[in-house]
Amino acid sequence: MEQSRVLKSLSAMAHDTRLEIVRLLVARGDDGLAAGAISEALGVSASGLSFHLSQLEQAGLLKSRKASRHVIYTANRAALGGVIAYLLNDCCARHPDICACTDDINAKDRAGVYSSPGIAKT
Amino acid sequence: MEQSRVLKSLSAMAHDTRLEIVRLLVARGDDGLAAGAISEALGVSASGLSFHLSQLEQAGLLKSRKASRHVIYTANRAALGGVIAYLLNDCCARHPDICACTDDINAKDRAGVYSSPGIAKT
DNA sequence: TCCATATTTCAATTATCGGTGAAATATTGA
DNA sequence: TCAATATTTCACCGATAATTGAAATATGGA
Repeated sequence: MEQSRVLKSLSAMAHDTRLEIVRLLVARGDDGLAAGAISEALGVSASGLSFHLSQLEQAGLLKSRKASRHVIYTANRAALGGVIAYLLNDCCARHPDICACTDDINAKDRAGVYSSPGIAKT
Repeated sequence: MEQSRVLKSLSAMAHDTRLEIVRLLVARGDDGLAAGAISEALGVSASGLSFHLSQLEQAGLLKSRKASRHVIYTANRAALGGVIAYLLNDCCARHPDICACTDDINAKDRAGVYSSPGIAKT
């Protein structure tokens, strides 16, 4: 992934509401969630949410599809993985002390806010 | 790592010059680099660089130490690793298709701009 | 001490971002 | 078609971020 795209993705994720959107949609898997449901889940106005969704979609982190009168958003996991891989490989020069990726070193901080229906939890 | 700190870090990294600073300093390892040398390497003004360095330092991504009349900046690899771990574990809910961390999947895109004196390349 | 070097701070300007509410654009069902 | 629902677009405004150049601070060497 080229740096300009990584920068767009980092800018998109560097916002409270938008990072929550990503968290929520990753948890939902390919089922995704309609804009209205996201709006309700996160307590943000429809127009405000639309702005943030478009930022994330323009960065390539989300995909959307229409289903009847709803617009279903899903996380683009490949893009998210690309950003993380960039940070690990390109930015961090593969320093082993940075790459703590297989160990769940943040488990103690995690609250587990979102449920993940249809997605197996290890 | 708590989300507010992750957000600060993402904001700090979501800028062309600042991401370059991080890349450069990670490559330099614990030797780090003086502000003037960074300024010259990246072609940014001293005052502009100072602004960006302070953003990164406030986010916890850099450390600095004084050495004679120089100020040496180094990357805080633990903080960087914390951000990556957050994205992998908390944000991405450990979806295995996101976690491509051990494979160097971006190798083909990487230019290898910076040298890493004193740091073994695997 | 005096000067050159290294870095930061400050003030001013411009650009971009984020929030709000009204209006516009679909889409469905009665 | 009409009304209700779902979402986006738009214009506006205030807040924050980035850039620039000048001035201030600190350090080391002649």
